[in-house]
Parts: sequence; structure tokens; C-alpha cells
Amino acid sequence: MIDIKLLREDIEGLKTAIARKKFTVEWDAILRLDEERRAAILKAETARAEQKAASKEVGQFKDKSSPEFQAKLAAMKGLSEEVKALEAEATEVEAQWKALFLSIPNIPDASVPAGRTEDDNVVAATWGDPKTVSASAVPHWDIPWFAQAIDFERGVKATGAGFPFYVGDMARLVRALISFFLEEARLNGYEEVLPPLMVNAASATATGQLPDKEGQMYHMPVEDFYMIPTAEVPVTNFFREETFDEADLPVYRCGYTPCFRREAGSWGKHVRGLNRLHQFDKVELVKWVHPDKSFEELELLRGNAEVILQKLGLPYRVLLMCAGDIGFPHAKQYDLEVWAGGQQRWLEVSSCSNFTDFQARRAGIRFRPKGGGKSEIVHTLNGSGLAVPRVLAALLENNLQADGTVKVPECLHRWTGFETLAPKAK
RNA sequence: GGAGAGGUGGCAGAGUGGCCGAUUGCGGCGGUCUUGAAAACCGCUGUGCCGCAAGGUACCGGGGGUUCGAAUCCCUCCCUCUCCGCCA
Repeated sequence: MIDIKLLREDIEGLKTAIARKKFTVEWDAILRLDEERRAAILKAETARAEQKAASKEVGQFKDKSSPEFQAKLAAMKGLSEEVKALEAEATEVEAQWKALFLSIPNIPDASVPAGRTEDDNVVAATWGDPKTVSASAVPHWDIPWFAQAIDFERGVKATGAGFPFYVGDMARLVRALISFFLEEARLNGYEEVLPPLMVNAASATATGQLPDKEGQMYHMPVEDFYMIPTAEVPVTNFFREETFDEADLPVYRCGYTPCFRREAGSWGKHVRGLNRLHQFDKVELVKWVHPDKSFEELELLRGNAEVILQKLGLPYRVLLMCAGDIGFPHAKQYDLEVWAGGQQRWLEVSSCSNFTDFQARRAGIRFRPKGGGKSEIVHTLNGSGLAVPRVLAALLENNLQADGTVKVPECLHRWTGFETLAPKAK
């Protein structure tokens, strides 16, 4: 949700900025309904004020059986009905306006490059050299023992497609990656939380999954809970409808969770193996910061995610997403893509975003300025640090050795307890 | 899951139809006094919405209802606590 003041102070500037994104907005209807709604509120509140004043008089009558009193009551009844009608109208107009107002996406920052598609994204940085990966590398699903170590078929039996079992040392390797990611986050000042894996509708609405993306979440109809598509949802909602003291900012949190995504309609090419799953593990980094600091905090966040890939020794590139390719609530977004040498593809393993005040306004997260005074909306950011399966895919492909074993990066040894992954093929 | 008791401002805790956006205490902020501090005393101290402002309006767990008028009465949902049942 954007600041409504922008709508009134600089509508043309707002339209121009939003036009860089791929979303369409019904500006005329929004402006018209805003006028109507304010008029309706004024009418309803004026009538209500009148009713309250008159009602006060009624209460002060001494003789409740007098004709004057009865006449007054009768008159009040009409007024009461009028107030009810006006309030209902105001509520209705307000709801119509709000629905459209919420359809306005966040404003892309001036530093976001122009562009319409993913081809217009700008490579902001690269690290490592894809050419260092052996020319004989194969896609991870073609590694002879892959089906035993990550068992998709048994996953189908237990649940369905996209819910694999990780077996033996592979399970330990996944657990090592999670532990490593969390430890990196902790050392960078993020406090760990282990959040609920299901959220209510209010939480999903605050972070923007509802109402539009409900088809992407698994829904538990009995309790009306949603399986989280990312830890961002519960972790951000930790502070929903709360007010920080300015001195407490910035707040850094991290959380590991499995993530559940229906990925409805997105299955096709390039989604084999670990590339896209319905359930996957991820460590998420979340920040609540002062509005003046959010863009520099985004650079720090991106750096925190990058260092992890560097320590793992995996070549990657950083994309500065163009205006047409960033999401609805995003002001600025970087994607980190790791090189998967077997597939000869870049795989997205992290998305680091500044939501400015867009998400926080919707979630009611504020801060009280140091000198006191009116509370202001904080800025929120989040980024993956990192998503496990695609990191694992790149690691398996890039580090596969001639003898069929996989070299485990040194930073993981303390968590795995082994230095070489050597599952048996059947 | 069953029975009972509750949910009021940062906290504690009054208020059972109009005098209540809400007594009081604590906490917080400012001041008087003091060399300074404490104590004492005085004043201020919730949030959203509409409005340039004055001001208006909404909010006593959420939603709905009764009434001229609801924190207060009714319905419903959620949550907390106690006891029982079940159980990692």
C-alpha cells in the first residue's frame, strides 16, 4: 500500500513512476472513488455528530413521560435511520476505493533500470568463473546415484511430485547447508527465529500473498490456515501492528523454514530435479529499518547473501532487476543466480528486496521518532540467505569429481562431519 | 474435546444503558524545590480516519444485533486462565 498523500500531491509523477512496472492501475476510478469516499465520510460523520448531540439532550430530560420527550424520541428515530444509511454508504464506497487502492504497486526506485522483461535485467556483479567448472559436468539428475540420495519416486508415494526424500548423507548435507546459512546470518547480526509454518489469513494479507496469490499457497480449510510459501510471512508478521522506538532500529531477524509452494501452472521445461519443488528449505533474512537507511541496508543485505556463495566457492552473478521485472510490492530488487555447471544455467538462489514502506504500511509496522511526535512507517527488506535446493544442485554439479563423488566445501565440514559425499548407486 | 472464569489505554485496575475516550494508581515527559539527586508538589501523557485549520469521527478482543443512545444488554467467533479428558 502506497502513501495516499502521493495520490493527491503528485498524481502525474506517480503515474509515470508506476508505468515503468508491468502492472496496470485504474487511476481514474481510484481518484473518483477517493473523492466520493471523502464526501461520504464527511456526510456520515456530520450526521452522526448531530445525532450524538441530540441524543445527549434526550438523556437530560427529567420527565420521561412528557409529550416533549416522546416527540423528541420520535424525531430521533428518523435521524438514527439516516445515520445508519449514510454510514453504510460510506463503508461501501470505502471498500470499493480500498480494493482499487490496494491494486497500486509500489513505486520502483529511480536507481532501478528501465525494462519490460527479464532480458532487460542488468548484471550488477559477478563472482567466480563458470569456466572453472569441469567441462564434463552433468545435470544433477543425471548423476548415477542421484535417485537414491534424493528420492523423488518415494516422495510421490508419500505425498506427490515435488516432495522428495533426502536420504543418508544427502540429508546431512542439507542439514549442514541450513546450519551454515543460519550461522552466517547470526554472525552478521540477524537474530534467529523459528517461526510457525502455517499462518492465518491476516498475516498472509499483510505481506501481500492475499488476496491475489492465494492459488500459490497450500490452504488448510478446517482452520483457515495457509502453509507458508516463505519465512518472510511469519517473520515479518512478528511485528505486525506494532510500533518500534527509533533507537531500536534497525532490527535484523533470520529464520529457517521449509517453504511450501503449489507452483500452479509453472511446470514445464527447466523444472527437473531440484530446480523447482513444492517443498524446499530456505533461510530468510528480514530487516526493519529507518526510512532514510533502507537503500543502503539493501546493499548490505545483498552482500550478506553473496558472501555465503563465495564461501561455498560457487560462481554467481547479481542481477539488478529492471522495473518491468520486479514484483508488485518491490521498490528495488537484486537476484542472486548461481552457476550450475552441469545444466549450463544460472539458477536463482536469492532475491533481495527493499519494500520501502509498502509492506510495512499494510502491516501497520511503525516507529516513534526519537524526539517523540507522530509515528512513522518503517521500511522493510528481505532476502533469501539462501534457498537450499538450487544451491545444492549447483554444488552437486560443480563439485562432482571424476570418481563420482562430490567435494564438500570446507565451510560445511563442521556441520556434515564428512568432506566427500559418496552415495552408492543402485 | 467437556465445564467454569475472564479479555478495558505502556502496565495494574475501576466502570453493568446517557454525566465515559473512559475514575484511580504505577510508569513516562515537562516544571517547582535542590549545589546535584531523591522525596514532595504542579502540569502533560493512546491510536486510526476526515479536515488547511478549528474541529469532527471511530476504537474498551473481532464481527453482527437490540436501542433515540452501548465499554455496559443479546448473538457469534477468537484468545487467555482453572479443572477434567486426550496427547508428541
